[in-house]
Amino acid sequence: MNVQDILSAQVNEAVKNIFDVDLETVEFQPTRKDFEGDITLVTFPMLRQIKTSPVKLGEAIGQYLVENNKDISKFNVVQGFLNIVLADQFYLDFFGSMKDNTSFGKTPEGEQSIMVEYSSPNTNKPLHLGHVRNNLLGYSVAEILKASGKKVYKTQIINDRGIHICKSMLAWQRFGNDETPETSGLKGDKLVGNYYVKFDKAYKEEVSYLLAQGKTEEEAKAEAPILKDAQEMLRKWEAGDKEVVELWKTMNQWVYNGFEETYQKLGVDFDKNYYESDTYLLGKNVVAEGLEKEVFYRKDDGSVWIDLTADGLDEKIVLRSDGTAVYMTQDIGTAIQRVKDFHINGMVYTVGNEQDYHFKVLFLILKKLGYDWADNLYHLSYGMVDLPTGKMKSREGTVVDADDLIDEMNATARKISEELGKLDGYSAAEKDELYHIIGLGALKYYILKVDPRKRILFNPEESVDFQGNTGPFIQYTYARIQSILRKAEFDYSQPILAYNLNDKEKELIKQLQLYPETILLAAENHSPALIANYTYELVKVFNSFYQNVTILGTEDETEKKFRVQLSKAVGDVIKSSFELLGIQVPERM
RNA sequence: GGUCGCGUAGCUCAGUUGGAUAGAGCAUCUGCCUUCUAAGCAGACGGUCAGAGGUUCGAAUCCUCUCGCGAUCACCA
Repeated sequence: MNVQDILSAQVNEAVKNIFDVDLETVEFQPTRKDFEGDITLVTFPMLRQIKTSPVKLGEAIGQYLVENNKDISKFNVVQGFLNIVLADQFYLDFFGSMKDNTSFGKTPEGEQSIMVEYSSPNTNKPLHLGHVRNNLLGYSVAEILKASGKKVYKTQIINDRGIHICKSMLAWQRFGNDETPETSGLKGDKLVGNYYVKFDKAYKEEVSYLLAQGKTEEEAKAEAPILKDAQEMLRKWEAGDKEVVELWKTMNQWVYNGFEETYQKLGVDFDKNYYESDTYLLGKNVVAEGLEKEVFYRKDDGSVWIDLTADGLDEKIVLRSDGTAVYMTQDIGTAIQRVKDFHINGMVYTVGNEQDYHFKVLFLILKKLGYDWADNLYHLSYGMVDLPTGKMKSREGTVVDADDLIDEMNATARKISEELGKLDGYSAAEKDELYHIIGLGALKYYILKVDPRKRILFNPEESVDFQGNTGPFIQYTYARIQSILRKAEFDYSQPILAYNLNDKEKELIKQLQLYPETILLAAENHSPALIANYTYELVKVFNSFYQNVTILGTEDETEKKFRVQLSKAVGDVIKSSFELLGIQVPERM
């Protein structure tokens, strides 16, 4: 039971005793900085039930609380706000209970299990900044859900089939001269991506040739021979043509190797990969079931639809007239398959907001089909990452490549670190590792601190900041704390039972208290941004403490021990919260 | 056109049960390295919370309308 619940009960009691009224609501909020107090009772809403002035009511309740609760040392009333001051002992007790708790803030794993899907790339081109946002969000939300007591499985569905990969394959056959990642020294995904661009170039040339021949644009685009060949290749693939399937396997493997390298650099991972080549036929039997249950209906041409106009949506196709599956069919089938595979009660889909409509429809269909877990599906919908020049487009080469971006961040971290020159005694390898931690920390924090729903405008010219509300700022604070702990060569483990807290210390403990509820809130909202902002607040308060209060230099032994303990606890929470964001923290920087 | 999302300081963003004088960082300007790491601290400057109505003791927050930006409404995925 937290303070608020206890106080709430006591306020009810007070009002019952003094005014003989049963309160409907008791509202608290943190006390504003300009007033003395820790927690504030808002008395306005009570005035509906109690006919008196807000000030008199506040005074009466305050008086009662001070007399009946040992944790409350004093109070003051400003207008309708009863500011309550909690005793130092209350904070010391809390601090004593959390300081050595290595899983402070986290909820033990319970019954609920959930699958988080993220990344889900196509295999015809390398990962770019948009995927980076997706990966960071998905990974972090998975970690946050774990910390809130869920069993979590991370997955990606790899879009390994379709016309797009055939385009790369065809271009490689035509123009590749048997180039491989080994012979070219190129990362596999980059190599395959190059051929996707080459296909597009050749295709455009053919289209303009056909246009010059007098074809309409529509005709030219549909009739370009190279496109026809790619479509033919897809047909062969679907028919299981040996040669095509071999090439497909080879080139996809190059891409997977390349992706794996990028994932490793990014520090994300998956418990299970689903491949579209395995799942694209799933869902057709569900369509048959849905037809029986009359959730779906068949049109004259044989195509199958669902009518969602009563739900404010449109009619949506779930099976083509030729009996083949569409995107929706596949997603229905895959969802059901995953529940079978992992016995999960819910799923989170990390997919851009351009697919809001698709997921709204998908979830609704699954609900109409009668799956009880359909209520626990969540589309983690995030805004696009745009460049100052507009949208990123792979085919036009206006993308920020994930690998390049990571390298640039590392280089910036290196440059700043070298200028500051604080790393005496570190080997070259240790330094490189540190630059990666800092560079990636800057990038991850930059992306995760903003509300997922918002679009991000990324300007490659202006590099990501390393000062202020940034990853490195928080990492730096962590490193400072570790430096103090290294220097504190005495036993500071004994709990401090009595101590007079100063303002900075008290503020720090208050901020530590917020960590558990912040995790729960972040999990509920699927928002790493809440964790990022919480950590930033904590770090700001600590830096103010650090700069204004002597820690190791103080004479008083109790004071010294307490301050070291407090610093350590803050460091532990920084590390813990940054783990939820997938960001590492350095011992020095 | 229908639907969904967004609009807060010059820029990037917080502001989640409606609460007190709307907060940070960057940028600009002042101070602070002889004491635990200055990627820091202390401070100044900066606001029509897109606009207009409404609900309420009280609205950046809830409702309605308007404007702006984006997405989406494919037998593509």
